[in-house]
Amino acid sequence: MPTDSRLPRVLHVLLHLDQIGDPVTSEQIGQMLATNPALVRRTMAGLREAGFVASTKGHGGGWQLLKPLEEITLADVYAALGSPHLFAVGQSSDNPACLLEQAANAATLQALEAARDVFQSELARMTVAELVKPHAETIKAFQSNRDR
Amino acid sequence: MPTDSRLPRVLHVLLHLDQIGDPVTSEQIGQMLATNPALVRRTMAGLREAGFVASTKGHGGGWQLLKPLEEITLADVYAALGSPHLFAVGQSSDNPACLLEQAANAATLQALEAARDVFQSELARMTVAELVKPHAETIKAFQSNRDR
DNA sequence: TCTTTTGTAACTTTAATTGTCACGAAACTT
DNA sequence: AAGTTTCGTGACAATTAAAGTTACAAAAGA
Repeated sequence: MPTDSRLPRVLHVLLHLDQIGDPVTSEQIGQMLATNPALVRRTMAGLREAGFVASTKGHGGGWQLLKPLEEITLADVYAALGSPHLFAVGQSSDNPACLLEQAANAATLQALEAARDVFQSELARMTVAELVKPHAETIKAFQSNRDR
Repeated sequence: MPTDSRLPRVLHVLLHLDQIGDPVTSEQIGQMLATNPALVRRTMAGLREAGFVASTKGHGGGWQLLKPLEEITLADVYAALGSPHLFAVGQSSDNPACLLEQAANAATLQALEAARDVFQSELARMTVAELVKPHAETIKAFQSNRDR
């Protein structure tokens, strides 16, 4: 299956929405993400349900930020996407009869759960607003260059 | 794609090989894993290259442990499988031009790398021999029941 | 020589996301 | 009121890597 790229994609979109302010159409977002409007709507639906963005129809409509990026953690975004399945690796089978297989599964699961916990807590440590901080200088340089 | 279950599967097999001692054919292992011999051979190939097991052809042949399970960590097994791709989640695209997309990708990657590091270190903390310890009583009870 | 067993190549199946198309519904414009 | 824009959603094909399957050559024991 194609790799699930919804998390970085919607983060990217949220940053643009914040920068633009005005409503942005799914068509425009589709160009940012190099994909088509229908996929954008599907992917953004969770963010709307979570109350992070609003979508309006008709002329001048599109997607808009409802909540400041300072108040949204990456974990919130991941949850809004429905907490997509994180791992390509999993157990051999559920409820195996063989005790040795149970032990092998349990050990695998333990490592996966530890990894998932760290993934989630890493996401929780950062708001979407903070996301650009490590890149702030590069972005500022680019913008002053552009505005010149 | 079907979930990658090679790690728990080969752990399961190593435990059986240790318990049995004699060579076990791919056919027999296939029955343990509810799959077919060709897949067993493909999956076990990495363990052979790593020197953990040996495979012998002809009558009485099959797969045998070469190294004590006390000397093989789960991380060693994972590496012997070729360190399969761990995540179903990934970045939006490699080398995006957009700086905001770069920032979104970097934040995602940071969380994924932290998770991968924990996964690997969890695997490194345990040998295959230790794997059964949490289940030792259940297994002992089953065996004495069986031998009675 | 015959049988067992591995090694490997080639191909199909599987699963979940991405990508695409279509069309109804809502909201703005004139 | 009519027309245009835009979202919402359903349906289906494309993608990708592992699992599953088949076939056969090669090695080794009987």
